[in-house]
Amino acid sequence: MQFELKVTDDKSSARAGLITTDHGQIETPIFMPVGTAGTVKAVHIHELSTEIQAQIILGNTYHLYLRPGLDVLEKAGGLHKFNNWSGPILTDSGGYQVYSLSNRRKIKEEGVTFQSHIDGSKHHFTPEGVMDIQRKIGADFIMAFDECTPYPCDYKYAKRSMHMTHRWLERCCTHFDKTEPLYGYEQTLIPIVQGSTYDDLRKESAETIASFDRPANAIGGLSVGEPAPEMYHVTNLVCEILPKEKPRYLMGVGTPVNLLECISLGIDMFDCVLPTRNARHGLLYTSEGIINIKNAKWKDCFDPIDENSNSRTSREHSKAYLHHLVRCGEALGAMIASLHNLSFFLWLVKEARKHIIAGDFAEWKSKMVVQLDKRL
RNA sequence: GGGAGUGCGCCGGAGUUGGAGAGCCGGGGCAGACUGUAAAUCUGUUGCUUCACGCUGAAUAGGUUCGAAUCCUAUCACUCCCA
Repeated sequence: MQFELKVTDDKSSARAGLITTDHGQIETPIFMPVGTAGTVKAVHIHELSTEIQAQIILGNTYHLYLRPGLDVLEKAGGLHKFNNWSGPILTDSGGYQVYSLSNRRKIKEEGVTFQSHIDGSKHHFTPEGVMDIQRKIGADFIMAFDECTPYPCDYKYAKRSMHMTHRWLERCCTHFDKTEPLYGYEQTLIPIVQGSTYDDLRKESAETIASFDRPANAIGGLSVGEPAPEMYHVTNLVCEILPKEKPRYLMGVGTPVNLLECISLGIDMFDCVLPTRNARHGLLYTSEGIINIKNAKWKDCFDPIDENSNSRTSREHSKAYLHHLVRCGEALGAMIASLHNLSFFLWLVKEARKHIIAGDFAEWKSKMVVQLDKRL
C-alpha cells in the first residue's frame, strides 16, 4: 500500500490524500461502507461502484469465519472473488465483537473465546489466529486484534485492556510478518489505538501504536456511547501523535457531522453502520438535513428523495414512494434507502476532499454541520 | 315475511355469562432510538382530561337488581337458515 498526501488544509488538520492498493486507488478522506457478512446489507455490489461510488468496503472476521466459513472463502479464492467486489476490502478483526458480544465471550491474555451467536458453539480467537483468518478472507487491509472497551470504562480496566491490546499487536505483527498473502496481492496490517477516554492512556497508546511503524494507523474504542465532544477530544489528541504521512482510520464513526469534524482533525478513513442500518429503519441523511421517511408528513410529498444526490435513484424516486415502500416493509424500500444514504455519505467525503483541495474546507464545513443536523 | 345467532374502544383475536375492565395478545396508526452490524431491529404511545388524581365507557334506548358487558324488553346493524 502507498499513501500520498496531496493537500493539507491551512486552517485545520484536514488533508486530501491518495491510497494505492493492488485492488485500486482510494481518494481520502473516504467513507467505507460496512459489509459485515460479505454484503453491504440491501445493496448490490454493482450499485456500490456505480451509483454510490464506494472505493473500498468492509468485511468482518468473526462473522465471515462463522458463515460462510474459511473453507468456502478459500475455495472461492478469497472474499473479492466470492462477493464479486473488485475494489479494496478492509476486514475488521473481531475486536468490535469483543465489545458488542460481551455477554458471549471470555477474554484471557491468550485470546478470546466466543460462544457463537448462531449455534452456541465455542470458538477461540487469538491474535495469531485472527491474522490467519484475515489472510484467508483475503482483505487488502486487515485489522489487528484488539479489545474495543465499552463506555464508560473505569481507568484501571481501560489501562489493563490497552496494554493487552498492545501485547496482542506485537503478536499480530510477528505472525503477520512471517506469513504470506494467499491470493497474490498485498495485504496491509493496521494497528489500533485504544485507551478509552483517558488522555494519558490515549497518548501512551498512540505513541506505542506509532512506534510499530505500520503503513496506516487506526483509532478504536470510540463511538461506543461517549458524548461527541469527548470523541473529538480523543481523536484530536491521538491525531497529533499519529504520523502525518500515514493514513489515519477512525473506526466506527459516524454521523455526517462526526465525519466533517473528524476530517477537520486529520482523519482519512471512516466506516460506520449508520447509513445502512438507519436506512433500513427509515432514517435518511440528505443534503437538506435528516428525514424520518416513515413519518406521516412524507406520505404525499412527491419531491425527489434528494434532488442534489449523486445517485440517480435518489433523484428519480419521490419521498412519497420511498415512504410507502418502507412502511410496507418492502425489500426495495431498504434497498433504495441504503443506496441513498451511502451515496450521500460518499458524496459528503468527496465534497470535503474538493474543499480541502480548493482551500475553503473550514468555511464549507461550518456551514454544512448546521445544515446536516437539521431534522426535516 | 319467519326463525336462529352475534354486537365493546382504529382492526382482528382471547377473555368476562350478575360482583370493581380504560385490561391481555396480534395488527394498524403516531413518534423515538440506532456510530469497527446477533438490528428489514428495538422502545414508547394509541377514549377524554387540568395527565400518578379524575371522568366517560361493553351497538342504541329503557327495565330488573344492592350491583348489569352479563338477565329482560324494544330498536338498529351484521351473519346464517327457512320462505
